[in-house]
Amino acid sequence: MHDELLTIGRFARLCHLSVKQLRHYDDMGLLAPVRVDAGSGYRYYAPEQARDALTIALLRRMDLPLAVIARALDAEPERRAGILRAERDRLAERISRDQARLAMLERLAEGGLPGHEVTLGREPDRRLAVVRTVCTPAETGTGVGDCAGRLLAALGRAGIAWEPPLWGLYPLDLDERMAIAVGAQTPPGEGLPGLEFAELPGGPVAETVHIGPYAQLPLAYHALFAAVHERGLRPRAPVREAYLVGPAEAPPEELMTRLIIPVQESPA
Amino acid sequence: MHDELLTIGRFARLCHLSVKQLRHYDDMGLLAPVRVDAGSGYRYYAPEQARDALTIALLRRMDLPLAVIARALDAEPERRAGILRAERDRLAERISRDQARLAMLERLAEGGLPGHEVTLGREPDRRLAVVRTVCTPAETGTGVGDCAGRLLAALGRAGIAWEPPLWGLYPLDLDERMAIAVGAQTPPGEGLPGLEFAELPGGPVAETVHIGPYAQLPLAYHALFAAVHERGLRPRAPVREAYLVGPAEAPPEELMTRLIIPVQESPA
DNA sequence: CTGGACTCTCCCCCCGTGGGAGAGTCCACG
DNA sequence: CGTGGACTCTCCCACGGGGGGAGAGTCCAG
Repeated sequence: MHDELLTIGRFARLCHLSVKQLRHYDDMGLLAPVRVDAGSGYRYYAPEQARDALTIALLRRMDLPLAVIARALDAEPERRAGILRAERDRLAERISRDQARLAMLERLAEGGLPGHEVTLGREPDRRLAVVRTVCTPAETGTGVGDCAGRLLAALGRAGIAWEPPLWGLYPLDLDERMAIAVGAQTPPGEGLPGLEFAELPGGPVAETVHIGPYAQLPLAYHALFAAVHERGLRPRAPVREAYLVGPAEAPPEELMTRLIIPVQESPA
Repeated sequence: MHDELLTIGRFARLCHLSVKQLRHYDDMGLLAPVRVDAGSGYRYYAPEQARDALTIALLRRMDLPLAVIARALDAEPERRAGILRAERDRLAERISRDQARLAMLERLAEGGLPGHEVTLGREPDRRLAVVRTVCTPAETGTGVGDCAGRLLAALGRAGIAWEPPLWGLYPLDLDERMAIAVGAQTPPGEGLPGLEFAELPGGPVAETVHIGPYAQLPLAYHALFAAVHERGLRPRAPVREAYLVGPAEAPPEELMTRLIIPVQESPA
């Protein structure tokens, strides 16, 4: 073999890693030097270790966590490919999240929040046929789509006409287990099998209209909640969304959504 | 005014922040409660503070650092837009970096490293007309393009023909200040004004061919360096790249680059 | 043998947040 | 007027993936 061992500094330059990194990888058991001098504690690496070190450097440059790299190095080639695929998916998801953030930031940077004029008004009592589910904030998109599908299917089966728009009902607090609902107003007096009904009491509300993709709803809610709190009003659940122009009718940029927050009766 | 103050828990639910976060923002001076009870230390927030808290929550959700959020909250609206634009650019850059990583990870996950077969051989002596620069690893792309432009312009001015391919010369260690060079082989005996020459001594080399975008060169280098170290060879600077099919001739997916690492004379 | 380059361990720092311990406070209900 | 439970306080530790530096020890070439 090629027995000449390398000091940590030489090995670090060879593998494009820092001395600190190599020591860290040793401490955590990811890449131990072949020999550690008992007296001085000096670490000595073998040239054959360069392959692993280079692999670590490569995967770190792709931002894989060290724990994942450790698993990938130990695993058989097939399992390794699976691990890499999982990481790829994780990265792809992060990119799409970042792209949504970028779009919001773009909108914020250019001209603030145009169109988010908040108005105070009154809503009438409403009675909606609803379908409910529980989901996390991240799953809201699919959760609502799912509910809407089930609602329309149930209404269709029953042969009942409904009045647009579709409504969404949301809690005030975005917990991990959010109870949400999608509903539609139906002609009065109808009893529908297998459908719940929700009574929405009328009263004073604050509202605004959001135009754009649903991923940018937080911008509109920000303006809405800020206005509510500035007027000393207290929001009350459930928050209501009316899907004036929905995903079936227009591209994401042209979606139109009315956001309504019921507030406490005027505090005199 | 609306004088009723809110405890930290209530305020946290209102603004979609955690109690821990609010305490942290207080400690760091980002958002201090309007009143802190001298005896109990209880924090009390005014409803008017909800706007700032909501803004913080919104910007945090876009991953802005708290320090940046603090500057944005204090700044005038015009400066605020500037800050947001800067963050937008930062995020956009991160996305493009992540996309490059994703492409590499994709290639790694699917079938490992096809085509990176490393061969050992010998290179002849070469004499190149070169243009040099110093750049960071991240700027390599523009640095090389810049050098190539200046090189071709100088050769064109002098009316000298050159033999494809173009060459790139790189140090072994990727420091922050990397001295790189781009060169071309010219007919022998030519003296060119304003151009440096580099003598590339021949000898044993390890080489491979990379097909694909330059962003994925690290994959090929990984295979190359791993093979070199596994054979107990020592790489020597400068590393050479021959741009067989360059960006002017083909789309990124079809770029073809020969990577050559000179190694020490056979270790017996 | 000496000086300079290298290496060792150990500790603190970054960022933003979560978790938990142990103690104190507030408020609504009985 | 208690009391229990929900709330809050401060303080410390943890994460990940290192960087920076102090102070001491080691290696090797001249």
